[in-house]
Parts: sequence; C-alpha cells; structure tokens
Amino acid sequence: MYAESMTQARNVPLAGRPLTDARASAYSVAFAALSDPTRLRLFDLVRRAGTTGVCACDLVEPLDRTQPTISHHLKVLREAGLVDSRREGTWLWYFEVPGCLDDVKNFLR
Amino acid sequence: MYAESMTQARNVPLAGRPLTDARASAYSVAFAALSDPTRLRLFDLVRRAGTTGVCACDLVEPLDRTQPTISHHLKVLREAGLVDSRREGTWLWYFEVPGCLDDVKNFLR
DNA sequence: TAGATACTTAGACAATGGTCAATATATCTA
DNA sequence: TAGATATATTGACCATTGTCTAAGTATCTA
Repeated sequence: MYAESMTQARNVPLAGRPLTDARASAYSVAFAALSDPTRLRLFDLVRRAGTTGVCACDLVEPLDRTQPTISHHLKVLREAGLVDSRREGTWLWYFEVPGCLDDVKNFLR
Repeated sequence: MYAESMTQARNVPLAGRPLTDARASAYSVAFAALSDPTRLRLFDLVRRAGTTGVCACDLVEPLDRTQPTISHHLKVLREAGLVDSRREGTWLWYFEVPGCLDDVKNFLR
C-alpha cells in the first residue's frame, strides 16, 4: 500500500491538528456541490433571492439548461444542505439555508 | 431547449448582479479541487506546513494512499492554483499559494 | 374529474475522476 | 557512471456525474 521506498521523513511540524477524515468528507460534500459552474450560478441566484427565495420556474431560462437538469442540480444543492424549498401551490420557492457555509468558511480561514 | 411550458415568471428581484459564467467556471475549479476528501486533507496538511512547506514524501503515509495517487492529487491542487512546490535535491516541498482562496472566500461571504 | 401548469423521476449516454500497478524521470552520491 | 531515493507519468478499471428525452407525480381550477 505505502511506497516502501520512502524511508526518511522530513519531520517538519504541522500547525494544529490535521483535518480528520470525517470532517474532510463532510466539507467535501459542500465543495462538490459548488464544483459545477451551472450549479454554482444556480446557488448564486438562490442566494441573491434572500429569505423570500426564488421560484424554481425562474431558474431555468437564465441558466440555459433544461428544466429536469435544473431540478437535478437543485436536488444536489438541497442534499448538500445548501438550499431548501417551500411549496406554494404548484410552485416551489428555493432559498439558501442560513449558515449553511459557516463550517467551510471557517475551514478556509 | 427551454421548458416551453413555463409561461409566467414570478419576477422576484435579485440582489446585485448574478455570477457570470466565466467567474462561475473559475470558482468551480477551486471548489472541484477541494471536493474530494483525500485531496482536501492533503491541502489541509500542506496549509498547516506554512511557508516552509511540507516534503511530498511526508504526505503519503498519513493519507493512506499510494505515492502515485498523492502525486496525482498534488498535481490537481497545483493546476487549480492552490499549491506550488520548490525543489530541494530529490525532494519537493509543497506549500500553499498565498491568497489562493481570496476570490472564493469573497464569493462565499 | 379533466385539463393545465410546475416539478420530479427514470433511464441512457458520454465524459470525468479516483485509484492502482508498472514504468519513467530526476537528482544525488559513491 | 551506476545505484539509490524521490517524484511523475502511463494506462487501465470502475464509479460518478452532467445532460438530455420521456414519462410520472403533484397541485390547482373550471
């Protein structure tokens, strides 16, 4: 498994405790949700709609993708905990989950 | 291309200007680089090594991956502009590129 | 209850990505 | 210049993903 040829560590001390695998997996879910340009623009549009949110029907045209594709991306964002939705009749209003990025923002500092 | 069935926009105003496709593509490169748990832990280790950096040979064992896999991940991080390296004999010292995440941090605010 | 509108799910397909073993390259030293 | 060590590249494999079309579900209204 390991590269057996590497015998001597350089032994430079690291600051603080390294990221655990569990936390890395959690953060990577958020980063993965933002790793596609279309989905990133989608998230940006939802964020800019504030607490009111934005109707899903208003997210299709500006992103130049089919409606099922937008629906798929919204599902990815929701499952990553970045957005949520509220139903109003046949419409769904999507809004950013407050504080959803606090952990990763803290990590990036 | 568009969903022809959606006729009536909800017309809720958005705050500021939406993210352009060019900026979204640029940011998504950084997010994609951080979207894998192993690579995220790798980046974390490099960051904690400060300006001195960390020898690549010290990154294989803690991440429980083969040397070629670590080398591959370091290449992804470098091509995303997050890390760089300096050679010292047969060793390569990897370090974080200063300010590499300023743009995305600004976006996340 | 039938039609219209909004949205989701299913299935397919091509492209991307994480991982490994094997091999190649680079650098130092004896 | 030959051997040892550190790192990179190649090529393969399988899983994941972004996208589409087609079809299904949900909600309202007449």
